[in-house]
Amino acid sequence: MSKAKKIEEKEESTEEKIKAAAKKLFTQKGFAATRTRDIAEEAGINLALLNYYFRSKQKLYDIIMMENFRQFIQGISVNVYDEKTSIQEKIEKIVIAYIDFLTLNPHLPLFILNEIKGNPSRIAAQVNEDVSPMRSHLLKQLEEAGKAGKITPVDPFHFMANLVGMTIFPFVGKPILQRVTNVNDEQFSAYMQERKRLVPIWLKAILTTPLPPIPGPED
Amino acid sequence: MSKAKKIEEKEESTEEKIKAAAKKLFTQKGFAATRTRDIAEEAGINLALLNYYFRSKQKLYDIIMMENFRQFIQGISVNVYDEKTSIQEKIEKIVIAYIDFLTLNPHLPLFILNEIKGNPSRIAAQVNEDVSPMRSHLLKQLEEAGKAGKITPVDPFHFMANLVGMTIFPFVGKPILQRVTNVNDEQFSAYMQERKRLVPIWLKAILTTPLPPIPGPED
DNA sequence: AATTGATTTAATCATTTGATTAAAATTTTT
DNA sequence: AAAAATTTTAATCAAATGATTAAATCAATT
Repeated sequence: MSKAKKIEEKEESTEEKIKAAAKKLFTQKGFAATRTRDIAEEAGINLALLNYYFRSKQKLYDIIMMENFRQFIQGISVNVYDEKTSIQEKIEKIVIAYIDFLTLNPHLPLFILNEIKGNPSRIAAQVNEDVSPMRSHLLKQLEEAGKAGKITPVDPFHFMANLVGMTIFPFVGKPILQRVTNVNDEQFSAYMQERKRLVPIWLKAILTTPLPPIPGPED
Repeated sequence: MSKAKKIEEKEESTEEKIKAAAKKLFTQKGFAATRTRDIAEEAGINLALLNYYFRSKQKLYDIIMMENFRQFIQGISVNVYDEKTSIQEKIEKIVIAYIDFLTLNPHLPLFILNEIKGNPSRIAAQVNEDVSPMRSHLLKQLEEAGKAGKITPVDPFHFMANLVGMTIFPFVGKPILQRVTNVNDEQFSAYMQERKRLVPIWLKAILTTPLPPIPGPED
């Protein structure tokens, strides 16, 4: 029966069980607040096994962290370089990709933000490797459209801040947002689905709204 | 000399020194990653003093947390109830208040978000005590303006998500945003100052852009 | 100056926690 | 089936850490 079980149930390897448990706990509670014993228990294995497979808590964390980060950044890097799509199409794809991804991994963004704050240099290499948005096709398009008078010229900083702020922030601020707007989990998900359609519309509105001149010093 | 020093230099009390050190470290590194010994060292006092004044790490943390949270939420609660100002004025005031406040306390939002995730129930009471935005004057105004056809009707959830996302998120995502847009600290601050003017304009654009009808199931 | 109360320190405790070790159990290979 | 390699466990170690204690110092009051 044990052999049959091995073959039929196709139980995931111990290493994978540990990684899954570690991902869950690290992502939820952060490095310092996660105990190796908790990971072991969550994975249904002995504490020593964790160190047998991964040498140390830190090494295990590093692995999880990098996998998380890669996944997170891929959402943007795939679309931002595509030379065949229009500005509007790119925005739509990015927003949809992020909302879908974060609906499945709601704890990720806060985890990433914490990790980056605690260790900016380690992330640096990874970002530069995966995406250099400043040289992306999307930003070139925006610059050209701005010069051609087709949209209101925008600084890349503001554009990114708006795109990411409207798309990712609701997941980061979910608990506050829910309480403040009196919305339950189900409703929250529904709203986020709506935002797939709305955020691109709003970003377009922003890009086509003329900016009033800055008021001068005279009254 | 010791008496003169006491009077002239007006050295802050030990209790205040501990609280200041605790606020700095807790806000920067979170509860679990902060050692009571580090707080003591940062405050220039002995470890035992910390427990003498505050009984325990947890008690000290609770105090800091609540003070932080109150400060954070005040930025919105003051303006959101004002019955004399227009929608546009309220938005402008809220955005300016938050950007000014977070420029001085850049670590706060991430700290708050972490704390809320880790302990939603404790925050609940505080939120309900300080603000119930759902009954705020601002949302009433938005609802009325929507019915009167003066703006595109918006759901409070989306409005809050956009306002907060565009205003607070840049501070939370500062490290990522800076790296991705290749912006240094000084430039970042300048951009955030710009956003005091821009975000209200953009929010207005969002509120006045008609939403295209949802495409039906037919092709 | 002496007494009293508040503040501060050094030393120590007890628990938690990451990590290791040696042995047992299991699986794979011969 | 025996031997070898791999995987798993129980027990234990050492360091870190939150907390306590008893004594020393300082400040205020008499």
